[in-house]
Amino acid sequence: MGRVPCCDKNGLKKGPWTPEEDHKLVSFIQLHGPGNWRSLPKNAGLQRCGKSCRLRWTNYLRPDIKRGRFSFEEEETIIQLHSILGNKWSAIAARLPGRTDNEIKNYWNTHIRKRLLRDGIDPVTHAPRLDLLDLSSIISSALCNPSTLLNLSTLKLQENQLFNPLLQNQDVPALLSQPRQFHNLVQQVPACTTATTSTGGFIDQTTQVMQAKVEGFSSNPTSTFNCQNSPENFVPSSLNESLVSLPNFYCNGTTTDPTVPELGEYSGFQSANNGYQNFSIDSVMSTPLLSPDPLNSSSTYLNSSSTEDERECYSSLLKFEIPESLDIDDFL
DNA sequence: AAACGCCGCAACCGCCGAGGT
DNA sequence: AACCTCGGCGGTTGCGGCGTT
Repeated sequence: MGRVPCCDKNGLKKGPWTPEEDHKLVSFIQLHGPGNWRSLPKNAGLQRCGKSCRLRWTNYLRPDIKRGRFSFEEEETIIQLHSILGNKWSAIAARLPGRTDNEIKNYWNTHIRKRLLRDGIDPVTHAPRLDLLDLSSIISSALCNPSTLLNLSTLKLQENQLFNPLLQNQDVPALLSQPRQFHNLVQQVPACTTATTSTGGFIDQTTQVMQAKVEGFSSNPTSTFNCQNSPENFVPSSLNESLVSLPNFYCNGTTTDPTVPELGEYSGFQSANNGYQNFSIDSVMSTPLLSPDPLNSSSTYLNSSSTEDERECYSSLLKFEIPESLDIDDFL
């Protein structure tokens, strides 16, 4: 037996609330308190469904709602909490007195998300967007040139070497307890760029691309790859299939804020001893054309100041390991 | 001044899970 | 176990305001 709808749609009003309706709802709740939303509209003389009444009350009429623009501190808090909680708007709202989950969600989607994208930060992972790490082109290049496949297989990523020493010395929960510091840290992350690759062969391309990424990572305390040596951790069964998308900034299992739930509650967190977060390749693959900063759309990845030694060093840092059992057809 | 498009926000929809009966 | 209510979520829509042409 199917579930009955929350209300009878027939004859019930929809759309914007009138002041009279608001008054009826507020008056009724002031007298009887909220609750039993199903019967409330009938008892209050409203031609609305209970769900609509509940939303109107919780999102607009509740007396403790703070209206108006979000302050800079509130915005920082939202970003910080979102990096911990993900899209758990109600949990975020619970830590922002006077703000509702719907309001925060709208504000996130219309302001913060755009701002983060503009700053070159993936609003899902809170990591710098690695738009330029065009893995699909790298892989397809390798597939078109089987002689390079062997070279690709020798590439490995040693994630902890990519870490900015800044973060290695950071107590992340302590960092998060200082929103401004956290924010400044995030702001240090350079925007990702688009690039053209040279025609000098796959390894040269890869080296350049990877080098640019390393340059980005070198100042990036927030993320790195987690390409561990198993196909399920790195190689998707389909290029369009996302890996685990981790929305969070850090991976420690606890925070200094007792109001913040244990991070282990959220599946996206890594264990504390990893000291790094997973990186969503999906976020990279899905936003290749959204590089927000035209200033960074330089035609090359190569840093003019980098030396051959540095390039060699970077190449050795970036190692992908593709298991022998990998079926190339999976990529096709 | 009118038309148009974009943007922000309130509100809705469909679904799900928790908890109570 | 089945059903029901409620609250929460992500995604989406509709509309008013505003800027541009």
